[in-house]
Amino acid sequence: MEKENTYYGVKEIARRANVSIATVDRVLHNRSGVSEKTKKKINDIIKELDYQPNILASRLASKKIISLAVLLPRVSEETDFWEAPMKGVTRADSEIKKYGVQVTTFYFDLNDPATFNEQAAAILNGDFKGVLLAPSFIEESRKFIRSCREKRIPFVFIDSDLPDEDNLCYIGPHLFQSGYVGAKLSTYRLKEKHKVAVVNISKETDGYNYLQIEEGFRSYFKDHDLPIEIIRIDIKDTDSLSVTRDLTRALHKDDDIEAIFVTNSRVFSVAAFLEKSKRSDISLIGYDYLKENIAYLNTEQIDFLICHKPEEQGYRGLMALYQTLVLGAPVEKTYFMPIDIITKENQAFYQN
Amino acid sequence: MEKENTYYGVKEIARRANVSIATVDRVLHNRSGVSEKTKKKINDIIKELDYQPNILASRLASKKIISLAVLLPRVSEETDFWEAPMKGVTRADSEIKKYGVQVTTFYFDLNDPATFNEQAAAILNGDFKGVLLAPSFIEESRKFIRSCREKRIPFVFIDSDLPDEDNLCYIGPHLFQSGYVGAKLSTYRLKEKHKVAVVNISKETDGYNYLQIEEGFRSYFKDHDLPIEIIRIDIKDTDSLSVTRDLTRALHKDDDIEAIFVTNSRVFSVAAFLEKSKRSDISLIGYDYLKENIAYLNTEQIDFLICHKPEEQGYRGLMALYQTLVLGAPVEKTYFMPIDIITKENQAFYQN
DNA sequence: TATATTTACGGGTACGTACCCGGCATCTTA
DNA sequence: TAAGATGCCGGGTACGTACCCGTAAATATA
Repeated sequence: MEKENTYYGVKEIARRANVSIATVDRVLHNRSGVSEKTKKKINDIIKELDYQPNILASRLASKKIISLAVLLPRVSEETDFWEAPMKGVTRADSEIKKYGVQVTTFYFDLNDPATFNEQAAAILNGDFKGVLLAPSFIEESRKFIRSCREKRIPFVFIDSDLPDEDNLCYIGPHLFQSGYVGAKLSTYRLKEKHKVAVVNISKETDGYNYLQIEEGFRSYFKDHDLPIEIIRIDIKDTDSLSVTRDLTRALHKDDDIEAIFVTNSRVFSVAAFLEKSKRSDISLIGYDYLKENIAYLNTEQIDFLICHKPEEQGYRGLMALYQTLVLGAPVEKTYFMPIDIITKENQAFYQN
Repeated sequence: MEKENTYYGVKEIARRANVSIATVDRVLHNRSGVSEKTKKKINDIIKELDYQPNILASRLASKKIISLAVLLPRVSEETDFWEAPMKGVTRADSEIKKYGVQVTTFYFDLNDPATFNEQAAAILNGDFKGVLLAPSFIEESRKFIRSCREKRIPFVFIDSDLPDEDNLCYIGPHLFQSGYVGAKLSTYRLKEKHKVAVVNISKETDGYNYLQIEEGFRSYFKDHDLPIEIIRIDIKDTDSLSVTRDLTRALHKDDDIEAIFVTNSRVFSVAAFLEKSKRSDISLIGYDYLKENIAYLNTEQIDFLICHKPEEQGYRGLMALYQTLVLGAPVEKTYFMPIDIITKENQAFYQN
């Protein structure tokens, strides 16, 4: 059993062009030292044979290593959501490590924009050939990627987008549509059709992503002519006490809220509050496959979770950099993640 | 920038064992010609260094090719469901082709068990090192895999399982739980809580998979003490006329059916029937991300689709064979696919 | 015209593994 | 005891590409 010899390599190209392998190699990597005439001749043969380099041999022979930086929120006691993207990053790393890629991870604190700036500066100081980041802080991220662009370092966004920036690509949810799905799920147990609340628990309550999600959420009710009042609740401090305080006040003001849609993974803190308040009449929808959230899904305090495959985002994000920088292959400008619906019944088989 | 030298190769092993590279190689491929003593010494060093062979170099140096067979239903006019697993197979093929793997696909007709037997025989005649198949016909598959076992050819099931057989692995849904989710979704628009129908449109109406799904479906109602009558409707002939005839009869007999759960991808033919009969009062749940099904999802004739990532099944199935046969790495015995819920709202972003 | 510099290219080795071939002991057998 | 058989092992080349180094010819400079 012999391997088919359908592939032509540099050797065949060299033979046909009456030059040495080294010269063909120079043309392939457009290094200097080849006359225009031979260069053209070789390029023609390359095209004619539809030459595909053998990546195995190429990476084997090359000694170059490529350094990539990853800039993500640190896993905190408050939420371990970012564990998942990191898992994806690690998986990608171990796959491409043998191809000469080295990944360094930098963490920032979601409650402290200054840490983002610090880490971003560290990345700019290092000699990195590409960056993967979650642009959680809008302004800080804008500043950072401006520097990247100046240094010609390609960058990839995951989880949330920053519009109008010439990033390499965005890998994450279609935020508007995600809110739209959240709205539909919110109507699942709606009876009197009075009020629903959309809750944002985050330092950055007027960021681009949040606005997009809320817009999608509202659009669903508009599109279906549902005369429902939507209460917006912003909770700037993410600790459990603040959540309890703000929610108590909000539910006191509007006691006929029938459904709550939390725009991020902190839905478990709302679930905890509702449980303590013995409010099982309010349906609760939120985001992300976290241990805490799944627990409340199982006790039916949470009705649905929406999830955007965070692990795959990390994996694909790093792979996108690998593809452009190592393989020189083009990547899609935006890659929308599926909008997965998790219930008590199907959660056991969900792939984060 | 130099590649880190964290990896030890055969050279280092040879050096430490005071033998040549060739001898290490003999041990690695447990070929003959090495004394027990040196063999043990080398194996100890291999373990100590946690030696991982460089697949790049290995496949580059090897001239062997490995042939794999794929046995799947042909895409028919009736349903193009099997396009998706084939896409996954093709994707895996193109990824591993360069590692010296050759894939040959055999198709059978879902309406004719004889074609399965023919193709199975053809595979047994060829010199294949592994088989990926969908055991759609229970008895025929049993016979086929018995021969595979005798010839020591590993086989992988996708889409549906055959219990109690020592296959390499099963990649597909947890059928019982899938039916359970289907039941929950069936209650979405239930009002009077009278009757629901579970419809099986297939030549093989008493196969293992169908029974598992129905059991899961019934269990949901039992677990939640819902006093609902479940009507079972078997439709042996899959053409549109037969479906119409059988459904007309069934709905005439039980005119208070509120929800229909179709146990496979042929839910679109039920949707077509309901549309013609102007029965938008019946909620309809079925399987798989097909063009026809999505169309009815968009017109809201179908409420929910359940999907088990058919493309990934094909991809992973082939990769499982690749892993065992080429890389010699172990694979999970069963790999349950997620039970994805598709609605009109999230369908645009579904990854089959 | 003689010398220095640049241009254009080929030879050859390395990457880590697979595997052929040949050689040196040790062991059989007559 | 000599001839062959066998067990055990090392040398060396190949896989397809990357890239260093050397060199002859072409061109520039004196």
